Amino acid sequence: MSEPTRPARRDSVRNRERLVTAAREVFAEHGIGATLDDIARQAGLGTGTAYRHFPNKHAIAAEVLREATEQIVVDADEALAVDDPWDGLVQFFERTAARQAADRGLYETLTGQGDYDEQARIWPRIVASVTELFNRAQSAGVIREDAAPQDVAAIFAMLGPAFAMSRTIDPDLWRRYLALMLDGLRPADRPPLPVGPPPAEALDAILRSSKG
Amino acid sequence: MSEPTRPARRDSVRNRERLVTAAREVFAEHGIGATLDDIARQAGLGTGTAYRHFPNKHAIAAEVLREATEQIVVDADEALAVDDPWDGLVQFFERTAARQAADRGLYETLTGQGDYDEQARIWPRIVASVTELFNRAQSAGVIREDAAPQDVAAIFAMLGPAFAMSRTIDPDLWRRYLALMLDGLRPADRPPLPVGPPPAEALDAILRSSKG
DNA sequence: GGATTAACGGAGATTTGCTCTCCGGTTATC
DNA sequence: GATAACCGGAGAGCAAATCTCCGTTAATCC
Repeated sequence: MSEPTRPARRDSVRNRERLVTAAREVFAEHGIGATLDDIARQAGLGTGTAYRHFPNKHAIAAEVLREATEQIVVDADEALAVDDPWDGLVQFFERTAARQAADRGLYETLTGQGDYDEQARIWPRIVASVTELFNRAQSAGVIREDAAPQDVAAIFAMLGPAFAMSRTIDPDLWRRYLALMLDGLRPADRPPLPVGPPPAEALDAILRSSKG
Repeated sequence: MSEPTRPARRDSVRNRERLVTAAREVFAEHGIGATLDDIARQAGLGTGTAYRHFPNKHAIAAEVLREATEQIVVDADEALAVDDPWDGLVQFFERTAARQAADRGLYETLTGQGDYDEQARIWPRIVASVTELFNRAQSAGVIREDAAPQDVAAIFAMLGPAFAMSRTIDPDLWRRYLALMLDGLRPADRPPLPVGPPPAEALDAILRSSKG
């Protein structure tokens, strides 16, 4: 186990890095449906090389997506550090949405398409922070009474089509529809929402179901 | 061409009807990705039979989806017949959304997944009616000034994930999120939306892009 | 009720697209 | 310059869907 192993060749190390970089780009642009061959081509390498560095597509995807998912936790905690409850919530929505708009693979992972359960490990932390962020805003009276933390997940799921539109029409278009939904989330003199929120236990189902 | 052709056999006629019925059910439940084999099985018939009645999957899908799409035109015109501009718009949203919540194939078709251009023929009529419906409401001051008719299409696209959630959690859940977005559409003392609407010519792109 | 003929059923040929392997050729390292 | 690790990419192996073929079944007509 502790054999005096010769250091990796320099081209090997360099190629591994190229592959990870290429994977980031390819998953961001084409989603997790992208092929390892696509990644190899983007990296300027052969498929064989890709498979020597990673046992399969899942492995490289997991590596890239873990990085991206962990950023969401950071976003949530930074949002909690903002004093104004509304501003904090909005900041979380905008940063996290911006990441997903720029990274199709991240959206697909967060909405449970492709079973990369790196995300399952991180999930509870995101849920905890977002719930706190939401409850703080609702207690402060800047969110309508009949909204629930689960609605945050639903809003992200619904932003998916907006991200897709943004890709083909205007990179910032999703901001328009996020703003629209946030306006709907604020208190107003309107009838209550016609259906109760999904049960909190259904959080996973909320996201996972959005694939179809 | 005008040969005295013998009338079709009764089982043949009956089977064709069974296939169309089965196709409606299967596309509604599984979307347009469903297989002709799936449809044949649902109809209790063999694949060969399905392919004798329809040259390919596209043909039977087109027939079923045309019916469903034409209903949207009816919805729009009925909504225009409602006196109150806001109520009319809401009625259109609710009826059309209800159809899509119950029919996954219809949502996919309207959002331009799968190239069933039966819909392309009907499209202009839907656009014309919905634009009128929208403008009427906006002129009446019941919709915020900075909204645009194109936003209707975007809202329908964004309901897609809500329909998916409804399928697995609560069949009426989409009504909650439609209500949320409609509340966001009403006039309120809020900053204007941060990004302009997509150009009217991009209407197709708005919907078609939502597939990914 | 038997002959005729169209329709049925479903196994499987074909196509398509992705995953992953194999091995001759190349190159970093010593 | 020798050696061992690495590279490239053709193609083998799968999986899933589309569509065909033809032996079997049954509706229709007399």
